[in-house]
Amino acid sequence: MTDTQEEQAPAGRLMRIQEAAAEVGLTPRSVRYYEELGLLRPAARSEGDYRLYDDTDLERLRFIKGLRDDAGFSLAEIAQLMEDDAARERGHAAFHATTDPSERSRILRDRLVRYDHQIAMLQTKIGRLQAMVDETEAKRAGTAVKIDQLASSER
Amino acid sequence: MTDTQEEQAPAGRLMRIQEAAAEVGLTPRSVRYYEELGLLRPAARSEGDYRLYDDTDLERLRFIKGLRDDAGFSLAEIAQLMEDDAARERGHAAFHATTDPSERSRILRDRLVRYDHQIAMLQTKIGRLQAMVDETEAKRAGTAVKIDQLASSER
DNA sequence: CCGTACTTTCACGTAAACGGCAAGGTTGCG
DNA sequence: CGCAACCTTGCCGTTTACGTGAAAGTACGG
Repeated sequence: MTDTQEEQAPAGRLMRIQEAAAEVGLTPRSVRYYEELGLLRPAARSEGDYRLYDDTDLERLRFIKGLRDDAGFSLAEIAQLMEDDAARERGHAAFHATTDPSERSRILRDRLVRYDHQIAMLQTKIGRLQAMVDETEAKRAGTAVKIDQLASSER
Repeated sequence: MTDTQEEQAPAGRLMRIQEAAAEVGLTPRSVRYYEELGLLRPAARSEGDYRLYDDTDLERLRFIKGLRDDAGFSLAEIAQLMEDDAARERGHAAFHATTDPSERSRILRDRLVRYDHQIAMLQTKIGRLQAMVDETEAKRAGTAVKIDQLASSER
């Protein structure tokens, strides 16, 4: 074990926008739009200026799509969560730029904080949804009681 | 106990659109728009055709707002969930229109099914969010491990 | 090296979800 | 009954999140 193995996914292979978009269930247009909003930057550009995406880009796109579709966050809100993550990218480079352990430690701890922040936002959302479920279950229970009352008055 | 007490909230008092909207944290414009989309119909209209809302309308508006803000459903999706609920309104009238217990029972059972449907949709959403939390926690854990590795190589 | 498929940027178009204004009617306190 | 405050129905404007070309460049199998 010579390295703490940052970069365990060494980019894999690079793909162009259509393939990348299809892979995560988006359109090329959306992917470009997300880039325009600063949600992600493709890993590289080809000689002829084609956008090239790697595995971590796909992961990121999937996460964005999840936040949009599942969590219902606006792209602006996602940008907030990702601004954090953009710092992570810079942190990634910074991690390799230094060999100072205390510096590396600081970078990793920052990353932890950002993950915690994302988790907290998601759980807040889950909490509100759970409250709605509880509320609906309460109404359901009320209706169930009425059915019972009806059944017993029936008898 | 002479009645199974449907209508435990006997409309309370009626309010006009501004008060009603403010009560649930919406604008009058939004409330009218929701009506236009068929999400709700005010309990009554005044002599001069003013919209008048009662307590159940407020409850409904709050639920709609929750689905929109918390769950992130589109108004079209909410309309789907509420089409169910529109039938509930009709069922409410039908409940009072009949005294046939089997008929009343059927109406109440339908209502139960609709609540179950709403609960299921919310829980599906919760499940997806939880998956994202799990995923993020996994990444968090990976970072935590790196921090430990760094700390031990430090020593 | 040629054609076809993919890509680039730029720009205009669109559906959803309202905001805001106009022109006129309604409420209700004084 | 007078008038300020609220309401009504249009109707056009705006933001978000893309769709849809247009014009031009790039990639690459035959």
